[in-house]
Amino acid sequence: MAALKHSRQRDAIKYNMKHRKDHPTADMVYADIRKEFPNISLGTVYRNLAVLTEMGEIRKLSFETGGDHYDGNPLPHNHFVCRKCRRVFDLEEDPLEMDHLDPEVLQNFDGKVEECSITYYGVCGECLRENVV
Amino acid sequence: MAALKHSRQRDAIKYNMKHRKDHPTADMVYADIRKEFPNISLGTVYRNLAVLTEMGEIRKLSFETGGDHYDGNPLPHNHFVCRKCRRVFDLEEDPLEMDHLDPEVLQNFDGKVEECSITYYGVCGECLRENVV
DNA sequence: CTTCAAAATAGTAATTATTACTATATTTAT
DNA sequence: ATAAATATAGTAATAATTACTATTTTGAAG
Repeated sequence: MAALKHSRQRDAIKYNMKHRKDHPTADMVYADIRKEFPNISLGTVYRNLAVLTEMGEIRKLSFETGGDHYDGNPLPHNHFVCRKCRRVFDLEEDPLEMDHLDPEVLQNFDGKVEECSITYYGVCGECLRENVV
Repeated sequence: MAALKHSRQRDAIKYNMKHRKDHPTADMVYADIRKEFPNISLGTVYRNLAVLTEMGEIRKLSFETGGDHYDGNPLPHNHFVCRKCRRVFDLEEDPLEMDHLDPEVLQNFDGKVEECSITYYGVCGECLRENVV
């Protein structure tokens, strides 16, 4: 089953994801990686983001913002989504631990709950200041 | 600014959304509404789901499941996403109230936090039983 | 160090989800 | 009943993502 081989492209994508604090979409990563690999294809970026997600190295995030975002930190944690600029930020807050959740709710739920996270919505500081409306 | 006029199609879409407990995608609503309006167009469904969302009658939800989902309950509340069948369920749990959140975290955050919700991930009861793997 | 099969890539085409466009039909205030 | 505004069906276009394919890269074994 798919013995993974190295590739300079995948290494660069992983390095990029691990060394940035934002939550880029695939084409934001593409734009960055092109500086080093000018003719990398967007499909390669998508494929490797999927591979890295599958490996648990990064995490894929979806919000009501159009395309998917990727997060260099694969551990469950909480996010803030700006409804103006649509950027995603980490919130400096301890992630919700499963055992902090209401055990009665979880026990009553018909299914296996594996993890959870909080998403905050609002307007980020930059947009608050720029958009004086 | 766009004085809203009635339309049988929008009424039907709203009624459908208000009388179902699941969290359908646009084409699931489309499939339902076609029974009553056999040649309604998918664009009309999308447009009216957007209008109803804009009006605050329903809510749009996004997860790592492909297309967007819509929720007949516009109030913030928590969801469970099944990673097998990709369906979205309500969790019978009080929504997180903003004033229950760590005030220090919120005060340190540079931006205006307006609302939040918890998303749970796992496998729903039906998939647990069907998929004996 | 060569060989070679497996895996990865670039480039392109295809698919899916969603939005935009347009001519016609519906709605509603007058 | 009329007419302007809005909505619709049907279609075309766009955006995001995935699939396909011929070629290149990788890495294990000789």
